[in-house]
Amino acid sequence: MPELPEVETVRRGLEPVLTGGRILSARVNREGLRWPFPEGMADRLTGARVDALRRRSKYILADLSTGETLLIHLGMSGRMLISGAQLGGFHHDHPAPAKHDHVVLEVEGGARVTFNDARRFGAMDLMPTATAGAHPLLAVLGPEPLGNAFDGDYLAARLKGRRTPVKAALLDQHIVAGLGNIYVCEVLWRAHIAPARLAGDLSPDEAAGLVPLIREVLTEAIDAGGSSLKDYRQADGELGYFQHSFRVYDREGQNCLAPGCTGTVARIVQSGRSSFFCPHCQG
DNA sequence: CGGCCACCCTGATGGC
DNA sequence: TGCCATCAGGGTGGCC
Repeated sequence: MPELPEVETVRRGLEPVLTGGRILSARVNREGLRWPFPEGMADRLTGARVDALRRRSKYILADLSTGETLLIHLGMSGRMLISGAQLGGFHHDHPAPAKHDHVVLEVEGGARVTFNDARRFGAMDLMPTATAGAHPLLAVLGPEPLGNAFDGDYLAARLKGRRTPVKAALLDQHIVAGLGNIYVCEVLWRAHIAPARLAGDLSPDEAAGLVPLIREVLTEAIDAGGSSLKDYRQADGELGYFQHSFRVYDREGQNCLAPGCTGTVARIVQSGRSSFFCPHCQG
């Protein structure tokens, strides 16, 4: 489920518990998720100190004192739970083991981090920190949407000539890394661009104009996630699934929220994914 | 290469 | 508290 803002919120929530702390033990309850876990993962994690927690696109990267980096991907249904620690002003007792608790880390200081993933589209891997960027999942990624390398000229150049719907192009992690179905819908709604328009048919200004809207949508969502970390909603110790109000996503049949627009939100399916948009104001 | 589609898996939801 | 169909926010592999 999580897109970039949710993953960033999980990363920020893990930071006070993990960064600088040592992993006392790792329990691995199955051989893998989407792919097999790396050989001897539990042993390679045990005793390691977490020196830094980073994020690249929708991946969390934990740099370890052993010289390895742990890559964590939440997939569609992956969740991170913290227990045995203070979070959002509450102390969270350890819960009973739950279905789909696949990896459990006991951290120095009494905290426990549990990776739960019902659909098992998530992943974990270990690689040398020095060459982490060369990991097959990371090497192919486009620029971070909030980074300096992502600007109007870049996006206009990448969309130029593409005979694919702009919706699919923005979901393409090679072009820009971290957007998912929800935030692409939100961005195109703010841009007044119909999701079915071909990427290559956008004017250079339209393409470049997507960049500040992408930054705006993601930044607002990250801020909402940051607020939720201090919130009672974190009382269950689960990170990243904060309340966020979408303007068009999942609002099929409801009034368009654009000022002065009298349209009704519609849903179409593109590449097997739902696209929500207003046929009236998204031309 | 570019662009679709099925597929990996389980759970939530809504109609009957 | 039944049964079935549908759908879900991600990403890969195969096919044309």
